Formats: sequence, C-alpha cells, structure tokens
Amino acid sequence: MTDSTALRVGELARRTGLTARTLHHYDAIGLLRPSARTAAGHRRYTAVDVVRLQQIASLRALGLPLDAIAALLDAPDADPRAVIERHLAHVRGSIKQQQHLVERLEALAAFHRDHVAVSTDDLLQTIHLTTMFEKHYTPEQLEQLRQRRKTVGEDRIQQVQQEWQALFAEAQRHMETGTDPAAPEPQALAAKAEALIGEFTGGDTSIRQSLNDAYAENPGGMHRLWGVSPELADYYGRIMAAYHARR
Amino acid sequence: MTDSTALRVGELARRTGLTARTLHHYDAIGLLRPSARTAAGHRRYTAVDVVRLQQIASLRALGLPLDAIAALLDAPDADPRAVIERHLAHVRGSIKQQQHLVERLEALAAFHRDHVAVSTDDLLQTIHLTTMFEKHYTPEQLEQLRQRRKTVGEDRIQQVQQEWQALFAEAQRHMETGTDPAAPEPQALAAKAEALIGEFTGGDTSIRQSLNDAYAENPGGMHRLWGVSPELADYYGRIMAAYHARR
DNA sequence: CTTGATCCTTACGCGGCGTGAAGGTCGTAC
DNA sequence: GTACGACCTTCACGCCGCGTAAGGATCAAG
Repeated sequence: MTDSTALRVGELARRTGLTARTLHHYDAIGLLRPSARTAAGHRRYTAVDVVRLQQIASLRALGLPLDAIAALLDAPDADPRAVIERHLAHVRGSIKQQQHLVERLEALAAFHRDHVAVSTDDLLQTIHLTTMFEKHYTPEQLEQLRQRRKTVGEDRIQQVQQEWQALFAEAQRHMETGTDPAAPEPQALAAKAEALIGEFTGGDTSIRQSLNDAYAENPGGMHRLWGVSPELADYYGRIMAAYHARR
Repeated sequence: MTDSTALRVGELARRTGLTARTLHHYDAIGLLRPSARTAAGHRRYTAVDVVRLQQIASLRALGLPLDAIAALLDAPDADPRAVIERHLAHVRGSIKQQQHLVERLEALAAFHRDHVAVSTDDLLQTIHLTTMFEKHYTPEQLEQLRQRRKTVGEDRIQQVQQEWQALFAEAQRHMETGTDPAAPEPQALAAKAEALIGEFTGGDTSIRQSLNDAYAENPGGMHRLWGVSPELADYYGRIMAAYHARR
C-alpha cells in the first residue's frame, strides 16, 4: 500500500524502451535508485523515479556519459552550458578524426577500384605510399590538394588515371622498339606527363618538390603500384631526365 | 646465436612508437607472435616480425579492428577491397550519427546562449521540446528546416530571436494596460509574429501545421522557455486567435 | 658477482551494458 | 492451501584495446 502506481523494472523498461538490465546498471552505479523496494527486494519505481529516468534518457540521447549525467542531475549548481559546450567540442573532435579516416579510406578505395589485381600486399603498399605522402606534405599542402581535388572533380580524376595508363602503355611501346628516350616522340610523352602533374599540383612548386621527395624516398614503389615494370619505370625516368635536362 | 639482429619488445616498441604492452597483447591474441624466444622466455622479434608489425600498424591506422587485421593478413585470399568498403561504410555511418548529435547539441547551445537563466531544468525542457519537434516533423521537413537555416544565415536567426523578445515585451505592455487582443495594436503584433513564423517555415504549410501540432501537444512549454509567463502566453494566444478568426 | 635495465606473467580497470545462471517472489486460478 | 507462469533477484563473465600496476626472473655490461 506504499504506492499503487509504482512500477516494476520490466514495466518501466517497456515504457521507456530501455532494458531491465540497464535499469539494474543505473541502480548499481547510483544513477537511478528506485525510491522503494518490496520486502523481498523487488524494485518499485515511483513517479519521481520515472521523471528522473526520462531526464537521464534525454541526456543519454545527446551522447553524454553516465557520470556527466549524474553530475548534472545531482549538482543543481552545475553549469549545463559548459557541459554541453565541452561535449560538443568533444564530438566535433571525434568527427574530425573520423573524417580524416574516411578521406584515407576513400583514397584507398578509389585507387583500388581502378586496379585489376588487388591483393592484400597491394593494399599495404598503397597504404605505405599514402603514409609517405602525408609525411612529405605539410598539412597546408594536403589541404591544398584536397581543395584541388574538389575543383577538378571526381570524373576528371578518373580520366587522368586512364591517361596515365595510356601514357605508360605508349612509353612501353617506345621502350620495346628501342626508341631513344630523348627522341621527339618520348619527349612528347614527357610534356604530357608534365601537364598531368601540373594539373595535379595546381602549379604549386612546393607540392611538386614534395612529390619528387616522396618518389625519391620510395624508388620504384609508385610505379609498381601503377602496374609498371621496373624496366619501364627506368625508361620513364630517363625520358623525364632528358626532358628536364633540355629545358 | 639464432639471430643477432633480433629485437626485444622494448626496442621494437620504441621503433614503432607502440608500447610493450601492445606487443604483449598482439602476442596474446595471436596477431603477432615473435618468431623466437630466449630459453627463459624473452620474446625475440626478427625482421619478418617487424614487417608484419608495420603492416598491422598501417591497418590499425585505418581504424580496422584487430580481428579484421588478423583475417586480412592470415587469409591471403581475402578481398581487401570488400574489407575497406565495409569499414568505410561503417565509419561513414558513425560520422552521420555524430553529425546528427552535433546538430542537436548546437541547437541547444545556440538556444541557451541567448538565455539568461540556464538551470539544468531549462536544459531538460529544451531537450524535451527539440525531441517533440523531431517527433512532429518528418525527416524531409527537418532537412528543409536545416536548409532554410543556412539560407537565412546565423546572424538573421539571432536577430529574429531578439525580435521575438521585443514582440513579447510589447505584448506584455498591452496586456498590462488591459488592451483588447483584437484591438489594432495587438493585431499589428500578430501580423509581425506571422511574418516571423513565415520566415521560419519558408512558407511551407505542412511545416506550419507540424509547428502548431508541437505547440498543441506541449501547452505552455514553449512559452516557458522563451521566458514568457503563462498569462502572457494566454494573452498572446488570444491575439493570434483573433487574428486568424478575422482573416 | 653485482648491478641496473629490461623482461616475464598475472590480473584488474575502463564504459555501458548484453547475456546467461541459479534461484526467489508475485499475483492469479483452482 | 497450493500450483503455476511470469516476473524478479544477485552474481558474474564478456566485449575492445590496451593502461597500469605487482612481484619476480633475466639480460648485458662491468
């Protein structure tokens, strides 16, 4: 006869969409202790408890940790604004990290979509290279590259990939026929390659420099990823060397 | 004399920037077991182990769970593309949830920045109301409101808040002087209020309807949040009723 | 042989519960 | 009174990726 409207765990759980286990947990950590119990120890939740539980659920829906909720509800002089702002900053930070992750994952996925053979080794190679990139580029340069990707558009990027493939295919033919890398036809390829690189770097010489550094540190690695044989990579290198020597 | 270049945990940890505990853990779960041990049981990591650890670290940097990494590295026929895509989808989903959270938190923060008294009770009231809003509006309507907020701009929203405050202040004066809600001056306020609401809804009648529903379900709640007394809320209601009855 | 640095295993802690296991209690029907 | 099914209780391990001791053994150099 204490309170005929008192609820038992199961009922309260059903009404709030939580589970009895959750209510047990809240009880255990002192976040929500039922204001009464039967003689045998069964929890009886009164109207006061229900209100508090709804408050808890509201704050939980904002992603607040249970101890922060307890602090808010049990210390009436606490500043909810500060709590919200802190939590907001926290979530924003978490989002930024994950967005960075998404960018890396997207780069990987995009790269491998154009690739034929995709073994786990290839994946690891690609990761290694992108890590190299991030090591050689400053944050500002990386941001600039992101902007540039947006401006040129995803379609054009796809197109450029294929142009590189075509370029290497043609270089392969020249190599097989024994054409001098300094001959006019390979040199035309060099000009095309430079144009593609220029489009990628947006004409930024510091980015161009970092790109060269990344290549230098990882001899042949890039080419292996593009499906280019070491011989062709070497031949390509001589084409470019002749091109730059001549300028 | 097994391998003079073999590394001990501490050394390997330093080189990779991990901790010895992490390596212990990887050993315990079978992700990276050192290929040798001393007679007394000290772990000796060989070059092979170092390579594998770098691979593990690369994949961890993508946020992959340890069991997925183990599956990738130990099953050479696994499809890395699928793994990446799945993980990408997972991270994207997580970001979306958090962005939703951020929106709610921002709405709360923005609301409370304009408020004077910010008790925890006020916060809970606001949460309750925004929850109500989300219940009454369809996802499309909510998206529409988000777009609208962007188009009108944050500054204008601030301005509108103040206009509402001014509007209620003037209504208060009329109420205190006993002016008839249907008199020309209060009715001018009604027109102004309708204009503000129209700006908020962007002229969408379904949004207008949902707004009314939310108000109806939560009698007085909104006004309490705006710092409006129940009497003034009632007076305001009669102004608007007269305004709509006349049209 | 001693010493200091490094290593070993074992085990609890974190956050927010899920998922049992083993057994008591509630309310209603007979 | 008692039988029954639905409900309740506490206890305790599991998850994920380690951090952080505790208590003792071993390594490499002098």
